[in-house]
Amino acid sequence: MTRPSYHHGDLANALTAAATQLARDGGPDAVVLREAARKVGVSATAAYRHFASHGELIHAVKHVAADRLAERMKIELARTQPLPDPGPEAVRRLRALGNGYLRFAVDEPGLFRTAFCNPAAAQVATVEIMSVEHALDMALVDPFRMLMETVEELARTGMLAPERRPWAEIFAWSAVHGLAMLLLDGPLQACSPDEREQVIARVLDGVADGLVPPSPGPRA
Amino acid sequence: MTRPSYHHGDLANALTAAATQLARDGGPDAVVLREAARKVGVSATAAYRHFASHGELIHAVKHVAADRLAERMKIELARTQPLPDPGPEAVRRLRALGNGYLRFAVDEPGLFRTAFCNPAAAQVATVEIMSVEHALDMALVDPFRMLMETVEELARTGMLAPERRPWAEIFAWSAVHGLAMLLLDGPLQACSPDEREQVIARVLDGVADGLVPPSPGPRA
DNA sequence: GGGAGGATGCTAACGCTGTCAACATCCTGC
DNA sequence: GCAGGATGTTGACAGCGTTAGCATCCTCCC
Repeated sequence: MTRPSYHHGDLANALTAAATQLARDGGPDAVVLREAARKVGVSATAAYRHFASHGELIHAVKHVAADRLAERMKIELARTQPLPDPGPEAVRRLRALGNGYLRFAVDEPGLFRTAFCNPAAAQVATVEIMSVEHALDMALVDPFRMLMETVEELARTGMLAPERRPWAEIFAWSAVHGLAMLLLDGPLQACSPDEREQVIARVLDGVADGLVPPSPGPRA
Repeated sequence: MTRPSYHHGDLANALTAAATQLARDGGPDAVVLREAARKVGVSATAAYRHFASHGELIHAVKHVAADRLAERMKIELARTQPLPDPGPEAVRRLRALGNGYLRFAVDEPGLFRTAFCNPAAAQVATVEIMSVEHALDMALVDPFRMLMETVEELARTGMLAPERRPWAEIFAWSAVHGLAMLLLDGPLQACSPDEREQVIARVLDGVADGLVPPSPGPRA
């Protein structure tokens, strides 16, 4: 990676890309500024012309990771046929989003972990009280919006009863995110692929049942 | 913290305690071996007589954190009155466990994060395929056992239908653990205490509904 | 066209970390 | 009472994030 001129021309992006690769391979802790600079063929301090700190570099990677997560969710959304009835269609979409989320976590554990890491935990001294919307860190705004819209649709079609509406997105997100964590860093690390499929299906069932009361009789 | 004799006498425990305090204040990343040694009043390398590596020190803290989590869950279990009927009693217990789990996460974020961190992510080169039981890392075995027993009880009393039994613990754990993560590192960081109570209650409701189909009619 | 000056890169250095090797001290069992 | 293992110390190394000061290049304005 030798560059012809003294100036790189696109260092910020190149560093972000290199750092993203590091995150892919080893999660957020593997994102080391000097290594990224080395990969790009530039001195470590050159990075400081484009990122104020190590934390900012990680934050850039976090953005990339969150975008890829959103892409994966979109792909899963399009992978199965829409249903004619809006109610079941909303349920299908919710499942698809959860599926995409979990597939991304399993396929790209390093990026997934980075998307949810807390860069500069003690750096930003005084965390201002802000709305949940703003606290979303912007990076994860796309995946969250997709979830919001689907839950909203679920409520609009009547599948999600009004008394269950409050915090319904958070419940769904919690279950799916928690499973991802347990699969990646927790007690489910050593699951066989087969077991993984089962537990993913079970949790998505549980989410659906927690939002849409199951009809009487045995489930499909 | 001056000690009378050349030998400390209980360095391993002292280091673990100091490291635990660091974890309390700043999470797993704040557990730095040299700082723990400094606090105890001992040279950094003395730690290596008791811990093979930084990772092992963190692992010790992880154990402590997991134990405190289990304690908190037990406390919450005893905080409300048992119900006469075994079915509702099992449901009460499940809720209490989730509540304790989440309170601990909120009250001791540093320890909670440490309990679920992945020390020496790349250290243990070849992760042998092992049972879920063994993958549990032992540290978290107590909280998991409590959950298992309660879900088992739920099944025994018939509250949890047989077709919903498989992976039911994991579903419950996922939802609660995911919420903890979202509250600590995720988009719910900036929740007001009031909102936090609401969302905790909602997720516990969702877990219950995902396991025990709600009876028809409006919920309490 | 040719400087002025900002943008971008470099080297050197600081303090911090985990870790190792070699040495010092203490305690315990024969 | 002493040999040897257990435990603690000093010194050093490489790697990290970060800063200061210097070098190079590009752009824009006269």
